[in-house]
Amino acid sequence: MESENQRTEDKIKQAATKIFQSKGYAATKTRDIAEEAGINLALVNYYFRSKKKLFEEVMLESLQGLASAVITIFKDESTTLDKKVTDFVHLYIDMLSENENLATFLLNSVRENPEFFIKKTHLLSELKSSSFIIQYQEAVKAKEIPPLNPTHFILNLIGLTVFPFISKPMVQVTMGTSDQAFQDMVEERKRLVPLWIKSMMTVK
Amino acid sequence: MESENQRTEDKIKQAATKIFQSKGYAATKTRDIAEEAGINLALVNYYFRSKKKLFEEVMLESLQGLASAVITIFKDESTTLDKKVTDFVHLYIDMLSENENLATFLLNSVRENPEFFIKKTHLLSELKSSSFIIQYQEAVKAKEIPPLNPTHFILNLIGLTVFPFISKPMVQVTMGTSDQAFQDMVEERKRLVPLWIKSMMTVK
DNA sequence: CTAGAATTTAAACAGTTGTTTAATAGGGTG
DNA sequence: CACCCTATTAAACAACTGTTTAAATTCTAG
Repeated sequence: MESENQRTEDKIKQAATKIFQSKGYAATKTRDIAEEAGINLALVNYYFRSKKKLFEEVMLESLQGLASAVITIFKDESTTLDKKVTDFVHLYIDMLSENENLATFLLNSVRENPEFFIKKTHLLSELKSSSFIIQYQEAVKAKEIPPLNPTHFILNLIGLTVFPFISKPMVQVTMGTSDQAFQDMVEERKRLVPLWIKSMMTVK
Repeated sequence: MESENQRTEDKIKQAATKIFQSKGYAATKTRDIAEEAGINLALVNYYFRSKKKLFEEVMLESLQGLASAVITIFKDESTTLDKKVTDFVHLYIDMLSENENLATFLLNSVRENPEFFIKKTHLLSELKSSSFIIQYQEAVKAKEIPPLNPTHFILNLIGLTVFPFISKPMVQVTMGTSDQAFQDMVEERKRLVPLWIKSMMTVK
């Protein structure tokens, strides 16, 4: 039976995604996944062979979601560098607001399995030849922005956008910020981060 | 026996710190700690009662190291706001360069045990009354900087400083950066982050 | 309708893990 | 030396965990 089959497999992957993202690989038990999915324990191995393979599928799909979005934006040859920055900030803040553990999950997953990601992702080559990098290099050449290592620029853009989500628990513990106040704050950053990035580009 | 006793207890805590910081709580086995410390497995429970209690001690000491440093800098009434920013950036880049898992470990620990940190730390009250916050508020009042939620300012300062370390594995996977190139890059940020922060303060 | 394949289930298995136990060794004190 | 308290050890324990098995159920095709 096709759709029932797919339904079970999907239920498992959905449950696994939720639990892996919130607790990480080691703290997640196959029995937790089975219970969350509402299926028999053995079906996890029936459909995905092992906990590790299931985790790798979840990792890759989670990365795909964020990476394909950024690649689309960065490759677009019809937009300016400024527009790409604004698009990136808006998209990432929206995506991370809907799934607050996603950034932390991916950073931890890469840290724990760097070799796996090196094999499975071609982000490097995708980005190096992207319109984004070319426009950045041209702006440097035209002396519109200082000749810094572009890694700084990318780290600043991603860091200013993503770091609030990674540090949300720390912010809430140390500053007593409510969920609503946090969300208001990151929404405000949709406007601010592009302005900040622009003003930072005057520094050499 | 005093010093031998202390030596064993310290060996365990050192080993536990190393392993907890690199692999996290769930992935760390008490047997790993015992082996790394070169002591009998039972001594872990003899000195620290449980894996969880040992972890909590390691967490608190790790946090203490970073937090006490920042509190000292932020409370200093003899320094300007600019100087506090520079001091913070230099100190954190130095500390995180020496222990690259520290930031990730603490952020994950707080995420997994927010209640524990709420009970155990008084960072909030320490910071709210600090010279740092007062100087920031006075600069806002004097219209030297725009009247933004100070959380933005703190997130930007910490984010620009700490995010490279959190994302180091991701950077190395996607951009193929070597350890040396990474270290050169963060060293360069000691100079750049304070400049960037200053230029961002002109944005309203 | 029925045989065969796919799916689901309860149970078991083997290895791991945190913790405890009971015995032993060691070292300072009276 | 004899005593006692502390430290250390090997072994065991019970619970947990990922995975497999074999039987039962459900579905599909002929």
